[in-house]
Amino acid sequence: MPPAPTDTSSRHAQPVVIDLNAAIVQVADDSPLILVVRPENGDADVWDALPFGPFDPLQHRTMDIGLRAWVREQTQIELGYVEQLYTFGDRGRHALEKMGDGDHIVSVGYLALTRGNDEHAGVSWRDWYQYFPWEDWRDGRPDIIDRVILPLLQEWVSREPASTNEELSRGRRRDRARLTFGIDGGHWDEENVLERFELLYEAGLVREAGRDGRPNAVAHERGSAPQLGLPMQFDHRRILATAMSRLRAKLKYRPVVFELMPDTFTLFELQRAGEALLGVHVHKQNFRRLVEKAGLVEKTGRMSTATGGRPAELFRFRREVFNERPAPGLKLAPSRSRANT
Amino acid sequence: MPPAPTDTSSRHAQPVVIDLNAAIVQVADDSPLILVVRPENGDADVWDALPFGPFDPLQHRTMDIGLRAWVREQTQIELGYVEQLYTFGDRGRHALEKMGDGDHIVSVGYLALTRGNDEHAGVSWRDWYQYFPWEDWRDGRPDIIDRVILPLLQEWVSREPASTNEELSRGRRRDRARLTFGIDGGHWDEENVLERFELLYEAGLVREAGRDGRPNAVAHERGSAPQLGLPMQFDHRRILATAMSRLRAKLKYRPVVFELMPDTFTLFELQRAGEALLGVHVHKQNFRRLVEKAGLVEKTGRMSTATGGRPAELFRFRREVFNERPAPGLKLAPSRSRANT
DNA sequence: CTTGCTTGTACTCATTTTGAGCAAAAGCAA
DNA sequence: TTGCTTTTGCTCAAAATGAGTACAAGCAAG
Repeated sequence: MPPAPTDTSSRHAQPVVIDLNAAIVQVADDSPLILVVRPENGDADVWDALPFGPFDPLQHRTMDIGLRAWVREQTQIELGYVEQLYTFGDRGRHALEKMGDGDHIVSVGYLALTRGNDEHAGVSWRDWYQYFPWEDWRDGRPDIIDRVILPLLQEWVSREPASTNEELSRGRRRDRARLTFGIDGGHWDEENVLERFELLYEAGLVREAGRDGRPNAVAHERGSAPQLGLPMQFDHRRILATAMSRLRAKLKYRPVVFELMPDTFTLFELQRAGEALLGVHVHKQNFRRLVEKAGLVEKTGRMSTATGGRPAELFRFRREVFNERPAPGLKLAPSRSRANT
Repeated sequence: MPPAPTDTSSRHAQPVVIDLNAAIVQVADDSPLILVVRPENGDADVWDALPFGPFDPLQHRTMDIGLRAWVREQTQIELGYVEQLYTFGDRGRHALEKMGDGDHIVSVGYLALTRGNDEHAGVSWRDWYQYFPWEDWRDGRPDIIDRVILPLLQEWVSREPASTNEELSRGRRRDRARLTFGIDGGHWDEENVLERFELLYEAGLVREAGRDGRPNAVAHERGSAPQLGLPMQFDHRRILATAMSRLRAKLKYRPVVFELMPDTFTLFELQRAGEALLGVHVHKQNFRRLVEKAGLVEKTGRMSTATGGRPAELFRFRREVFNERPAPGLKLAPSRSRANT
C-alpha cells in the first residue's frame, strides 16, 4: 500500500480534544422541543447548554456511534435519525470565555431526531422558540421583531463604519438586515435561522456576544440589555440555529418529519408538526394533495375522533418510498394569506 | 460566566490530530478539474491523493483560515469559495491501512473553488471524471455502466445474504442499485455521486475497498479486478464524491458557478461550465431564459467572436444579486432529449 | 458576392405545478 | 334539528417548465 505523498513533517501539530454536541429534537403538542442541560440549582446566571460529550476514537469506531453512546448514557434516549452539522475548530470564533493554553477543543455539532421522550435527571425539553422567539411566525409576524429587533438593527445599520476596506460594502449592513429579516420588501425565508442569529450576534444583540470582547454597544448605551431569546452556553445557540436551518431545509426534500411522528397520525397532525418546525402555516388542502400525491403515507383504515369535528383518517408512513425513488420530503410552501389555517 | 453543566470528568479522552483535506475544483475546457498530489516518480502503485495539511489551533483561529494557509503554502493557490463538507473520526470506516495506536486522526473534508490556475510542483489538475467515469452523462449514458458496472452489481445483488437481521432488507441490494444507478425504470439523479460510490465500495468494486479487509469477491473470482475509475489514497475518493455531490446540489440554488468563471463569458460558456459539473446537458434556450430572468448576469456590450458561428454577447456576473434576494442558483434540469445541445 | 454552415437569440406552445378558495361530508352538542 | 367544527374532494387561475420553431449574424468556400 502506498505511503502518504505529501510529507507529513508538520504532523506533530497541536493535539486536540473532540467534543460532540447534539441538538436533539422532538415535537410535542405543536411545539418543537430541544433537549437541554440546565443548572441543577435553578441559578438564573447559568445558561442552558446542549448535551455534549467527548469523542474517544479508542472506544468508538465512528463519531456517530460515540454520540449515540453518551447520549444513551447521559439521558437514556435511544437516538433515531442522526446527522452531522458542522465542525468548529476551537468552537469557532464564538470562543468560550477563557481557557488555558493547554486544552484545545474542536466541537462537532449534530442534529438528532427522536420520538416522544420524557424528561430525565439533569436534562429537560424546551420549546426551541424560547431561544429564537423571532423564528415563530405561526401566529403572524412575531412582534418582538418590530418592537425590539428592527429598532436595534436600525441603530446598528446607522453605525456602519464610514470607510471599510471592501469597496462594495457601503450599505452592507442594511442589505444584510433586509435580506435576513425580510424588512422593507424583503421576503422571510424560514431557512435562514443561522444567518439571522449571526447577524444579531455581530450586531451585539444577543447575550452571548458579550463574552468574546465584542462591544455590546447598543445594550450598554441603554443600560438595560434587551433579552433576545434565552442565551446558551458556549456556542450552543449557534449550533441550535444550524440545526434548525438544516432541519427546516431538509424537511422539504427528505421525509424526515416522520422520524418525529408516532406510528399513526392524521394528516392534520402531520401538518402541524411540519408547521411547528418551519414556524409558518401552510395551506391545508394543498398540503394533503402534496403528501398523498407523493405517496408518502397510506391509510390505516382507522379513524381518529379526537379532532373536535369530523373524524379524520389515520395514516402511517409508507416506508416503501425509500425503495421506490429518491425519497422526497414535504415541499411546504408557506401560505401567504392566513385564511386556511 | 457559567461553568460547564455536564460534568467533564471524562474530558481526558484520547487527544487526536486534525487533518484538513481539500477538494479544490477548477473548470477548464469543459472539464471539471480537481487538484491532486501525485507520486513524484510516476509510480503507478502510488495512488493520487487530495492535498491535505494539519490544523493547528495555536496558529490559526479557525479551520477555514488554516486550510487557506497551507493551501497557499503548498500550492501557491489563493482559494476563493470554501465550504466545509464532513468530518470523519479516524477517517471513518474507510480506515487507512494500518496505523499505530498512537496517532488518531480526525479528518475534515473541504470543498474549494478557484479560477484558472496552473500546475505547480508536486500537484496537478485532473479531470474528476477520471476518478468517476460513470458520472459523466454529457455524451449519453456512459457505457462503462452497462458494460462493467451493471453486470458486477447484478452479481452482488444475487449474492445478497439470505437471512439478514432487518426484516425489510429483502431485496435491499437490488433496490439500492436501482435507486442510485437508475436502472430499470429508475431515474438518474446526478446529485447522488456519494451514494453511488458508497454502493460500489460496499460491493467491493472499487480498489480502495480491498484495503480494509472487505472481501473483494467479484474481483478475485475473475482474477482481474476491473478498474472502476482511478483509486485514491485513504478515503480521498470518498471526499471527492462528497464534494461533487455537494457542488452539484449547490449549483442549483446558489450562484456558485461564477466562482469558477472568468470575469466575462458568453451564456453558452456559462452553460458548458454548469454542464461539466453536473455531467448532463441542459436545454440551451431554457438555460438562458433562466439565467437572464433570475438576473444573475448583465451584458457587457462586448462580443465574443470565438464561437464558430454568430458572435455571442459577453456577460458578467451581477454581484448585486447577493444584496437583492437570497441569491439563487441555476435550477438546471437535465434535458431528456439530446436534441438541443 | 452568394451559398451554406454554424452558433446565438427571440418567441411560441402545451403541460405541469402551484397557490388559493368553494363546498359538501361527517362527527358532536345544544 | 340546528349549529359548530373539522375533514375531505374539487375547481380554477396563474406561474413555471420542457421542448420546439424560426430567424439573425458571423465565417468560409466556391
